[in-house]
Amino acid sequence: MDKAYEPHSIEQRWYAFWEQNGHFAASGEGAPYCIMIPPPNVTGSLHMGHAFQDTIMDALIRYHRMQGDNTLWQAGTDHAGIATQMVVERQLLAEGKSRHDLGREKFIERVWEWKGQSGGHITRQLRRMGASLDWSRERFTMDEGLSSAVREVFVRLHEEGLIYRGKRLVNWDPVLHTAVSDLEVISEEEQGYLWHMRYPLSDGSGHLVVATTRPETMLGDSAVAVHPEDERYKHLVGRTITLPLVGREIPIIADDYVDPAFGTGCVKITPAHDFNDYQVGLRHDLPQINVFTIDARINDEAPEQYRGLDRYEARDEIVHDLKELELIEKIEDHKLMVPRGDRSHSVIEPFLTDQWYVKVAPLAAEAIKVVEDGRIRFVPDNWKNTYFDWMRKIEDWCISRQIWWGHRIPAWYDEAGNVYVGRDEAEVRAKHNLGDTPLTQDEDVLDTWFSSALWPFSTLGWPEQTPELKSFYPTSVLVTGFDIIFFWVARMIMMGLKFMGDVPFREVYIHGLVRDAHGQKMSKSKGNVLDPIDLIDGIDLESLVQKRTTGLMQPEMAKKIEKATRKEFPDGIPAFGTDALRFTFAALASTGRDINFDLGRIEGYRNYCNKLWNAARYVLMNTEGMDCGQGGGEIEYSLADRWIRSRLQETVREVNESIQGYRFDHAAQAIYEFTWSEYCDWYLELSKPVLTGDASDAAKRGTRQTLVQVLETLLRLAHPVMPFITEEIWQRVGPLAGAEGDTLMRQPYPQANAAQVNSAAETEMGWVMEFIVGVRKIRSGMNIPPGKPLPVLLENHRDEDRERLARNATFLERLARTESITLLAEGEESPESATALVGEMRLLVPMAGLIDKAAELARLSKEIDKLAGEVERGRKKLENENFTARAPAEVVQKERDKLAEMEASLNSLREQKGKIERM
RNA sequence: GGGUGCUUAGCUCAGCUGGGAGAGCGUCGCCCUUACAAGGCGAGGGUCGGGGGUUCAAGUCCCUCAGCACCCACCA
Repeated sequence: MDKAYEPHSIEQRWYAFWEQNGHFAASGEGAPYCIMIPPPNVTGSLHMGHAFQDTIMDALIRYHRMQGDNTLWQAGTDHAGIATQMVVERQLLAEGKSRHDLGREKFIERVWEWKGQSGGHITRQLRRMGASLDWSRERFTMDEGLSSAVREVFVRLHEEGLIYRGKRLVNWDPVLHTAVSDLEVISEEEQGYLWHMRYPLSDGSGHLVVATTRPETMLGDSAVAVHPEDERYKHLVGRTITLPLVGREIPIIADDYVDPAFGTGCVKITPAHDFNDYQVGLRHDLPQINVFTIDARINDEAPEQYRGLDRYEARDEIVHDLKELELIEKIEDHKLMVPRGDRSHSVIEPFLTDQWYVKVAPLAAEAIKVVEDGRIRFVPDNWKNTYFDWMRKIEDWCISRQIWWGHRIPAWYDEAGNVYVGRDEAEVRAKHNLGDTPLTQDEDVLDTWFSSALWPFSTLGWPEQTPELKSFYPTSVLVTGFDIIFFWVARMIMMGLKFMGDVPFREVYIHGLVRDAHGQKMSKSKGNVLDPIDLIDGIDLESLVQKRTTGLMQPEMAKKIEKATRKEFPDGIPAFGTDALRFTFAALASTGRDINFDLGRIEGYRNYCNKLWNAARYVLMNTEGMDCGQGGGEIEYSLADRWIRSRLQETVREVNESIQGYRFDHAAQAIYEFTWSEYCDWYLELSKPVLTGDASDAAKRGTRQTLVQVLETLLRLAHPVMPFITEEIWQRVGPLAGAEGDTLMRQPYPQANAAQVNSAAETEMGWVMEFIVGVRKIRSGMNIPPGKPLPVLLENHRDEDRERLARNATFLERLARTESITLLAEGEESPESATALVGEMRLLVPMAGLIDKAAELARLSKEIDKLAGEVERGRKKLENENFTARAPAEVVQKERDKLAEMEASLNSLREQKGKIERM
């Protein structure tokens, strides 16, 4: 093995090996365990959120696979309608063309081309992450099978009346020229104005003042509303005003919707351009007057002078014209929520169009029930409240999009405009006896999330009743971010229940967002994005700056971003390797919280990989080609052997428990702690005196066997989190430990074995450690070089201490670097010494020539003060009768034991201090 | 306007059903001891956001205030 850990040289080799040997496929044996990958955009690339999420899923999948479950991680990608179409349109724009120049068919061809060209990118990146997805089953939301599932669901829902077409007010994106769902609209507070406009009464007897944030919509006003109880206006209800600039006579109506306290208490009602007004309009049977084109320009319904103007130009004109007519009473500053499209970021316009809808209420009712009764469990649990809140007030889902890339709606129209829904045109003709009547298919496509909602069963072959569907549905757990609970999770639950009659997954693990080191959201515009692949492979500063400053929406930010980047990464980013990255994600993955990704953390875990690597080198150095007890032969285990085996069991138990509870941070912590602080810091050191000393063959065999077996178990234990380094090492360590098979990823996952827990060994080892640490502290406190052997005297020892000393002398001599260890008889004079306690035994290092008396006194005083404080606290507690009477007996007893122990130590230290002072 | 989460060492965070404040990184000191300087050994550092309550006992439970973050919502 190389002296230093080089992730680059091992990772891709092992991935290829696993994939080529079919190790990612479900075994077909054992209890089914299945995770559906949230399909990434087919033409996208991997970001930190993916990397985090995929690490968690892969850890779960590898864990269950090793547990012997029939494990499937379903691979696939999403066509991402609007997002992908936008990318291709941007490419066309660069060629000076629009999609309309190409026409629908050519444009779609072009998107498929782009998919073919870039579609493998993200799946290659997933491979770099070590994700053990079953690629042989990879699906795409627009492949033939999934498309037919989409049509099937559409037709069946339509037959049941759960899909309908209707003219309604929708969220319209005037840049993308498509409707979007409520969820795709992001409202942000922006500074605006409140215009107070005078609307003259038709009879010339005066005017009303209406307040609005959108004066241009007045062209479509069809009423003015006041509150029915509003004394100021009650008498005007039923009369009319004449709409300025337009001349239309419109009624004054009374409606509860109006808040008399806001503005003037009079509201202009524009049913075709405002969601509230739309409802008011329905209640009062008002005309819906649409004054916009699909570009949000003024259409021909409006007076001639405004036609063709953009909505904001029209606003200026109208305000100007009203001012001329002295119809603007005042203009106030006003903060308002502006709705913007999440993709185009353009201001969304409520717009009257024909669209397709899913009637969700009946589906939602079932979907609420399964979470209420625990058939689906959210982790962490509190996310179910978010889910309920949304589901209980859910509105119908607008599923049609006026774009080209996606599943075309399976509906056809005859020349009279009648609509027929069916799986294909032939079916429609046959079913409705249409003969040769010319039919045209609906131009719209479905919302991308419509096909995503079917993902848990469509990927398994539905509507065919496949064996996969039978084995793996319902799937085990869904791992996803909170941001798509509504978009995706809720809809999968509804569709799964509807078409499979069962939940799509039993648990939903919701993870947090990956932020930068300072808790800022990563975004291109902030220039703080980290690319997981750069963390794996490393990137030099110039390339990183280049990457962060090209393609910015606001190029003026480039300077600032460059400066910040140069400051934060003066040497670029070193290559940390996939395992370190994965370990970092696992270690940061505490209960659903956002995680701040700190380079210090990944560096620490890269160091951990190196530590493991070197530990393995040491083990191999001392075991390869040697007798590790594989062939039988007498075996004797040292205290250290028994101790590390015992500690390993505790670690195994903890890791299993943690993974089962989705506490990857605890699992990572336990693995890290065991490897570094126990196996490396203590056990490997303790193995040295056995292996290099004059221990018996049986003892050497015992230690070699323990070195190898514990390491092999540790590799299996850590494999789900760090698959590459563990596989690389296991290939050499596995055989020494008697393991069979060509890969670690198919080995059994360690299970805790209570029989190997050895509390006697742990206690005695505790004594040994106390002894060694005691000497080290004296050494460090007195500035004695680590290499200098020290004489040690022991005072106030009991039988047990003497026995332990005899059994473990070689360990103590080596690790404490003693020159000699001498037992002092009771009452025997001891020289001036520095002291440490091992239980009640005093460990003395004579000062002669070594130790500064003042320093030792200071050291003792400090320790005495600390201990005295604790003793005082313990005493007070025990003197409190309320405590002794009311606290559980065991707690009180524990407190008493503790106090006694501390008092003994305190006395011992004081005695020693006195002795030194007297000398 | 509703709702959720967070506030613990200089930084990033653990701390499960209430019973002796922890880790990593950073800092300081001593060491190139033949697995590892991406390392070893040791040290320092916190009135657990403020206030109140329950309890023998509160970082942990309850109330309240403050700050931060996010989600939802039709006040023109």
